[in-house]
Amino acid sequence: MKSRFFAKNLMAWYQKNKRGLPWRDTRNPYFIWLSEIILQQTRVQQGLPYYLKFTQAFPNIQALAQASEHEIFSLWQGLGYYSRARNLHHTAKIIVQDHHSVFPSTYAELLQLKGIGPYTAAAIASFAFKEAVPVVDGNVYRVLSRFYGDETDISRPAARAHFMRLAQDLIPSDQPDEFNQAIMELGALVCTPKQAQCSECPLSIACFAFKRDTVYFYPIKLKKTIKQDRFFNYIVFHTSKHIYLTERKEKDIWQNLWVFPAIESDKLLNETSFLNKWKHPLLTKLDTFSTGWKQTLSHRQVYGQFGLLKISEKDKINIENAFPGKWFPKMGISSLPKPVLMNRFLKAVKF
DNA sequence: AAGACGGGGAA
DNA sequence: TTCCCAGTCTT
Repeated sequence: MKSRFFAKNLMAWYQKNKRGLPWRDTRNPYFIWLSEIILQQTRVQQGLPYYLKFTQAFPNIQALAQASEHEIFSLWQGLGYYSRARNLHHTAKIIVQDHHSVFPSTYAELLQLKGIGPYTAAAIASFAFKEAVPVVDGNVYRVLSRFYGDETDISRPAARAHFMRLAQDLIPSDQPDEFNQAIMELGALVCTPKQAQCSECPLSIACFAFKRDTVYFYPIKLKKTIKQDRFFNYIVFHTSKHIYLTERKEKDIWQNLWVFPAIESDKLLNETSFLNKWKHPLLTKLDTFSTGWKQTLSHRQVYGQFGLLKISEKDKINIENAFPGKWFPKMGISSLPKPVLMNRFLKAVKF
């Protein structure tokens, strides 16, 4: 039977080739949850240091629930998808308050929690509680679409349910945790997006795509996301000791992160049009106009331009009255959660 | 069903 | 450059 071959060969390969990762040494649902949230749309190598920081700072769910939002965002700084940090905190508090600090233990219950979708619910349910529910992530799309020659378009939301059914037929009920770990590990190490290592693959002799030499063709993904440009015109007010930052509150990119006061424009501006755009009596000239800062995101091309202006101590109050924000000691802003674009600029600029 | 949401590594 | 990563939420 095909499912027997698949699970048997896959798991034997996994036992020999798995990486040693800290969240695999535990069945504590809190640690597993933490790792899964951190690893959403994030490579293991990038997420690992964050996992270590978080488990050290918050060794249990009570500690995480009691932490301040600011504390959590500071540690999350640089990882991206910041709503994950917000949901993490929210869900920690829910579990402590409404579930007596006991982690929900079934797929269905886990799915109710903020920040836990079908993938993460399946991961926690299987890894921590051995529930036989398959994980479906980018790795699983790849492995199964190649193995079966399945041309389902993975850019469609319905694809997830389809691959979940396929995996449900393969997952052994006695070792769902090992199976789920193994299929993702195979996707990460062997059945990779490009240049798959089919010679190392324990499934290749039965793999539809391998046998036809069409591995490159899978998975099918039709929708292409177009990148839109965004132009941020930042004004950097600073004194000898302080710098002026504001928190982004709007429901948009970088929510709850700290930035310089900004005006957005629909195109790149030169210094004159920059000042014109701001059109503010306190802004008639700049000390420096710093251009050419660019950050590429999956769905956005972000351009940053920075106008620097030194302010005297007595004028600080005027800035506070005219622009939303707060003064911070220049030395004290490293722990403040900021977009990577800000941090790169701050690292390079000489005040 | 489609779009929004970050940042980094690999090719 | 482009692709995509242990995806989820909102509209």
